[in-house]
Amino acid sequence: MQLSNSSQYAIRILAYMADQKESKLMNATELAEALYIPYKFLTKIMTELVKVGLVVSIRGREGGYKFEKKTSEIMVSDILDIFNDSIKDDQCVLGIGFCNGMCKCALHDQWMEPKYLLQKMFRESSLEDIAGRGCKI
Amino acid sequence: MQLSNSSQYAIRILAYMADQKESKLMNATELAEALYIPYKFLTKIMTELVKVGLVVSIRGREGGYKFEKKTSEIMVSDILDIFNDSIKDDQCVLGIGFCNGMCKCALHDQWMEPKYLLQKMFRESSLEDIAGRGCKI
DNA sequence: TTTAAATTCTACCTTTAAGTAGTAATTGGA
DNA sequence: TCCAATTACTACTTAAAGGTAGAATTTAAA
Repeated sequence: MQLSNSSQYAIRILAYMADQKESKLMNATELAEALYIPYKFLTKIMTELVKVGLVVSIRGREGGYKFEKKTSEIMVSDILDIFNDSIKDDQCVLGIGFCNGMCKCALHDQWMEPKYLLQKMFRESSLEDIAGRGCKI
Repeated sequence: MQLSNSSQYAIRILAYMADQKESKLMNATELAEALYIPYKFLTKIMTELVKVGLVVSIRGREGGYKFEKKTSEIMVSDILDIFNDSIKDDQCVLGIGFCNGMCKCALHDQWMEPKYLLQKMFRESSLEDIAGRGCKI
């Protein structure tokens, strides 16, 4: 049970960018080298982040990426949404359609609290909150 | 972020078996029909459960599957272990190797509590605990 | 104006999860 | 003994995730 590579990479990329000087334009080559993410895969992910409006790209020489919004306004859950990796309110832990009080699976009751805390972590952690925390990038 | 199909299926199968009369031998056909799991995929999963010693199989006519241990002694985490789906103590939520207090990722602090509750749910829920709960099987 | 550095696009390849097919082996009952 | 019902084994196919290649496009600097 873990996040997809795309989600993990995207969070790491954006947390790293958030930890740099605000004005600085970051390009794909330095991001890939700093974070040990395959260059081509990284550019694919960056294009997604641009499409969805989290970052803007400047093309051409001296180009790169920078945030479109303030890092305090980008939540980890916004990133997970892009890759269909976030946890829905009625997501059944056993994969039997949708789960709620009326129509529940065998693990439903036990799942409620961990699910809530996962959602809370994803929804309440902004890039500002997590940037620069931790020694691993 | 969710469990693999194999894990979800295996939990549902075993919870369903645990909800039957103890003596009853269950065969693959009835399990597949009751749980809407593809027959061939189910038999593949059952063979894993037999190999790992959670259930025993009786081959031949009138054969089927039954538990090898008491349902109170089989934890959900035992099932997840088979499919490499359980959450390790030092599992990094961002996938950067191993994570602990000394060497942590940007989300490490926020991850601690949900991780603990997920592990607790999986490790402390036995088949006996979850059998017959919920209206969905 | 040319060039080099950058992103973007399209298409492909590789690996893993998910699922299927067919046959062999086993075994109780008629 | 034979048959039908059962699990087990081997191999294959399909779908999705993960990753790669190459060319097109854009743009600032020389």
